[in-house]
Amino acid sequence: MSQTRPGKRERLVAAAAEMVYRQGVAPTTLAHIAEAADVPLGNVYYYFKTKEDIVGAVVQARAEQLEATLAELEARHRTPKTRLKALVDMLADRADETALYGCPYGTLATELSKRPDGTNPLATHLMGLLINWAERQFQQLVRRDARDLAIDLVAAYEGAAVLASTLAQPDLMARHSRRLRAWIDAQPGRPTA
Amino acid sequence: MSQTRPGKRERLVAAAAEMVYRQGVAPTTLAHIAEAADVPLGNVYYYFKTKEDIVGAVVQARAEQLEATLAELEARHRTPKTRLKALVDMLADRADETALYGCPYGTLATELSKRPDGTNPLATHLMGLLINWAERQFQQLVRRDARDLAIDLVAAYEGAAVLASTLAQPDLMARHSRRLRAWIDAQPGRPTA
DNA sequence: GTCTATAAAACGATAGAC
DNA sequence: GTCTATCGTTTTATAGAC
Repeated sequence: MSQTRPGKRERLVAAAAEMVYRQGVAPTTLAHIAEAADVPLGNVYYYFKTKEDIVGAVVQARAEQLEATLAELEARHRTPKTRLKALVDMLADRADETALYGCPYGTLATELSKRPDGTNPLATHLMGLLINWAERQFQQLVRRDARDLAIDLVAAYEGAAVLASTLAQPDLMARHSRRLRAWIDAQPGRPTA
Repeated sequence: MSQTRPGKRERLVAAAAEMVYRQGVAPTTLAHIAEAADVPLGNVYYYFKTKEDIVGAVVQARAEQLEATLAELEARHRTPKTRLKALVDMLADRADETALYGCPYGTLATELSKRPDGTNPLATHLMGLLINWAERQFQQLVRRDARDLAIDLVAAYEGAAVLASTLAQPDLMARHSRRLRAWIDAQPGRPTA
């Protein structure tokens, strides 16, 4: 049996996700996706009825990837603060890519929320994953304003990503991650773990 | 003489700017722009050679509008802190639109910086206007880290705008603007004015 | 399930009359 | 300067052979 590489559907979604991240939804054509995934153009329609279906699959893939990442952070670190700092570190590790294409979730969600159709729930869901996870961490610090703190944290990261990509300055992410780490450390509240 | 409404070029740029803000660059077609500006499609090419030229004009228009706004803020308020707070208030006043379409500068700059061509300088210029203006205000507070403070301020706003539009929550802007006002007030440094 | 060929539509851009 | 008609391309999507 030959080396089994990922199925075509998976290859298509992976290629689409990467291209959507780098150039945005609209400029990404089915032909380019098919070529990058090494799948004939006509065959794409066996797996996805329309382009919008592919975009939906891309969003879902990003969401699942984010969920998996957050779950792993939660398993690997035992206190809310170390988890939150690990998240910040992880995002800062992608500084170079972020300076080129922005936050993979933020830029996608921003584009989705500009759509006329009701694709917006997808955007809300995507950012909700990140915010809700952070909120749970702050709740474990017994903070009553956990939701607001979570939103502050995610907003700070998204803002840094916007500026890093707009100004093409990767180091901006490093400076902001230090700031966020210090902010997390300075948070009052006793861990319940 | 009949009521003179704005020239066709101005109408085209204004219509393009609005549509680009609401749906993004790529999905905005020349036909839609022409229709919204009440100009026949073929006539568009008398004023702009290519679609990219229109996008360039849109960015320039946004930049000029922002420069005018900042200049007015500077004229109307006499201390750096009141100017910065007036900026924050101004941005917060657009909360409803921001929750629908994001920051007019941030979303445009984000889209531009994803382009393959070197359209990126336009994005840098646009965000640079805001950052440089804020930096000058912090410099007047005799802060040596004026640049970093300016970036922090703008990043906080952009992050809030991303979340407000993604989650479709206008009130998120109000909360963040209060936070930013308090942060500005708490800044040390004596005004030189 | 797979792939080629092609239809159908949308879009950027131009020609040329007025 | 203005506008209609239309070209040429790109892109989404389908038909139909294998």
